[in-house]
Amino acid sequence: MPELPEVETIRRELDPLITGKTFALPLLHIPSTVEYPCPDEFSRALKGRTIKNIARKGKYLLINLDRGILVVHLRMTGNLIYSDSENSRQQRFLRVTLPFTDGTVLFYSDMRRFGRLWYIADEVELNEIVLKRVGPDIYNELDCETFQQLLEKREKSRLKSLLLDQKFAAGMGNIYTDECLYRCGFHPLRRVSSLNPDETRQLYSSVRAVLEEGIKYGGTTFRDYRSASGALGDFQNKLAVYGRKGEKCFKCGNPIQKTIVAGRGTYYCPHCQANNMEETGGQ
DNA sequence: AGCACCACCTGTGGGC
DNA sequence: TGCCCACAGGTGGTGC
Repeated sequence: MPELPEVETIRRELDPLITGKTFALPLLHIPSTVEYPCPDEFSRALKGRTIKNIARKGKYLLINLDRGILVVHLRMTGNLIYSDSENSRQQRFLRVTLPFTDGTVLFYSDMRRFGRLWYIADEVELNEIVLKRVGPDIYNELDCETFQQLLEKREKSRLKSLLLDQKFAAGMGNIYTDECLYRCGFHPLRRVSSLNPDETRQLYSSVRAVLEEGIKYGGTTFRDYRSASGALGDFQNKLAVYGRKGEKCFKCGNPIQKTIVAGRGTYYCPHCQANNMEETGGQ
């Protein structure tokens, strides 16, 4: 589910709500939600820890504590909901309850159970255990020049695969990638090697623009996503291609097409994103 | 390096 | 109406 704008929306809402609070003993309704360390150790370590602030890297939420870091990845259908009551009755698919000592609580719900929690000791463990295969945050840690340098190492990649690759840069997911490529008018199958310097700058600014707008509208709620207060996102009403198969392109009026690229459903306008088609073939 | 495919899970919507 | 299948916002592993 959540891509960078959704996780950032949760981070911004959650930070003022829970900074300074202290965790009581967690309830692991589905213990396998905890990736590291083992469930018992996780609960023991978290109890009594006080929240300093909340950061984010790519789609990972990093809850910095007075000792250690609580890491959350929501994968497809995870939700992190803050409530000032311990009543969990309206929480569907509740996997972990994280109560605070003041009676308020953070609920982790997740229909498909793909999401994971970690408790790790420090920055070193963070990078060795959790963020092993995660590149720089595409929104906060990449200027245009560095972006262009990284592209040089990925000449053979197709644009869609590249943007989805969290090791290249972290944060883009399926929705925002399709929206980004539509904005700059590049075909999802186009290869990095076919871009001239001006086009790589266009790609970079489209990435920034689409993420910024996603954040501005509080993320995209296709089905499951909710912010930390349970609110729906708004960006689903701004999408130009994602989920619009057969509907008219806002620029040219031709029908939006759906295909599979990098194993993911991919929406694009065959007219507006038809550039350099000769570069999309071959290996 | 890059890609195709499977696995992990559960629910929903469309087609028949 | 009801059943079955494809598909869903993500990532990790394997094997070519």
